[in-house]
Amino acid sequence: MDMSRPKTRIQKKNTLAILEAALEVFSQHGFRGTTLDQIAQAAGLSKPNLLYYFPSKEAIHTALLMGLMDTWIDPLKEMDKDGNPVDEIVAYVLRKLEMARVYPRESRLFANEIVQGAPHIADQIKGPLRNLVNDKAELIRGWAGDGKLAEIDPHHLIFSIWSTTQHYADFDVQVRGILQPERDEHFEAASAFLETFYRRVLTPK
Amino acid sequence: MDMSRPKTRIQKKNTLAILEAALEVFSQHGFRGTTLDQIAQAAGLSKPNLLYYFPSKEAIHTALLMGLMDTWIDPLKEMDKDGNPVDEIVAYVLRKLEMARVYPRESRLFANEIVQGAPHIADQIKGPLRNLVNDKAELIRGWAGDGKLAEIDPHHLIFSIWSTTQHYADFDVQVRGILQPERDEHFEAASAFLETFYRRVLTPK
DNA sequence: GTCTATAAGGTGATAGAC
DNA sequence: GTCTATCACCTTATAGAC
Repeated sequence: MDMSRPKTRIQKKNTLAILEAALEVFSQHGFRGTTLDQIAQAAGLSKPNLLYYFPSKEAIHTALLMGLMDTWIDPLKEMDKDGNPVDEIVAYVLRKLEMARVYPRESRLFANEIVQGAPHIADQIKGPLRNLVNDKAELIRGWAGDGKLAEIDPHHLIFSIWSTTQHYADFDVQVRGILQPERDEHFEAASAFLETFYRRVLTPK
Repeated sequence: MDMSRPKTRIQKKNTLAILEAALEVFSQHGFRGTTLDQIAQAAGLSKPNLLYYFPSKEAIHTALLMGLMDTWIDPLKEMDKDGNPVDEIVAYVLRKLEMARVYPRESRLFANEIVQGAPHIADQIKGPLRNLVNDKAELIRGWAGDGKLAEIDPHHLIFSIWSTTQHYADFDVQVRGILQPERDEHFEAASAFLETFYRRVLTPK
């Protein structure tokens, strides 16, 4: 029988606790700024025990990034070629903003990684992500060609959607420092803003 | 005579070399990911010599951030109330994109700082930056009220400009990983894209 | 002003008892 | 599976010669 992944209940529970704790700490302090002590404490385990479940600090970090990668790009996959073009893209914008609201730690984890040169996920970017974006870009180009969408560069449109939505998670302190009111009010206002914004840009004349 | 800031020629030269080296390293690896050895080597000095000019690693980092803060928000200051509203804002977008192209290290330095909670510049954000943004938001609100600009939330408009332009510096590896061609071609394409994009959003019906 | 040497403390990872 | 103890290394910062 395969002993390489025994996975008792307690192992599953601890593995999940470690990943949850690591997400919390890595997303706040980056890879180098995070210590195993911090993760261990947040997970309620001792440091050696942590390293019983993962062979190294880097292994925890990589497991996190890889495990979240799919979740992170799922909203783009859902863009439907059979839907109304403007509505499909606006819905994507709102899904992405919702991700930033509900999963700000995940957003910051990726932000930290990419700002510092994406050392661990360069292959994912140049492979699967690139292919997905190219597919959707082709779809958008087709919509624009059919006159169902304003003429627009699809790749840079997607970049603009990523940046405007993730901004509310990644630069949260700055947004709050300037706007002052409570957190979720920003997201309500951002939601209304971005919907109007993209509808105006995308609706053909 | 004041000995607190002697500033011989050699001191000025070395201080500048340190700040230049620190910008290079901090912007790539973040505060905790950077070592004094790396900065010293990049600056062509020994590590103790580094600490002869600055009392600590943190002092170098803070000096960098503070020294660049003004440069970083200057483009917004130049937005002119007497100009044509749409042109003024589009010109601001292009100035900001140009900053990202020419000063990507500065952009990433601030990105690292803010993603991790802006521990060193929270006061600058809540003070001078907030005031400047509020002033310009008032200006934009006035333009929209006069019908010279489409109705739009000024604060979120400014956030969208920051995020879409800085994206090309901060997430450069991702942009390049997806688009492939050479660096400056991205900026040319981004420039054309963002100009059309914002003109479409801002022009009143 | 600049260097070598080193102190002082933190950090990732391992050993080995239980 | 989990713990205590500890190693080996790295990193910031200082001491003191030149």
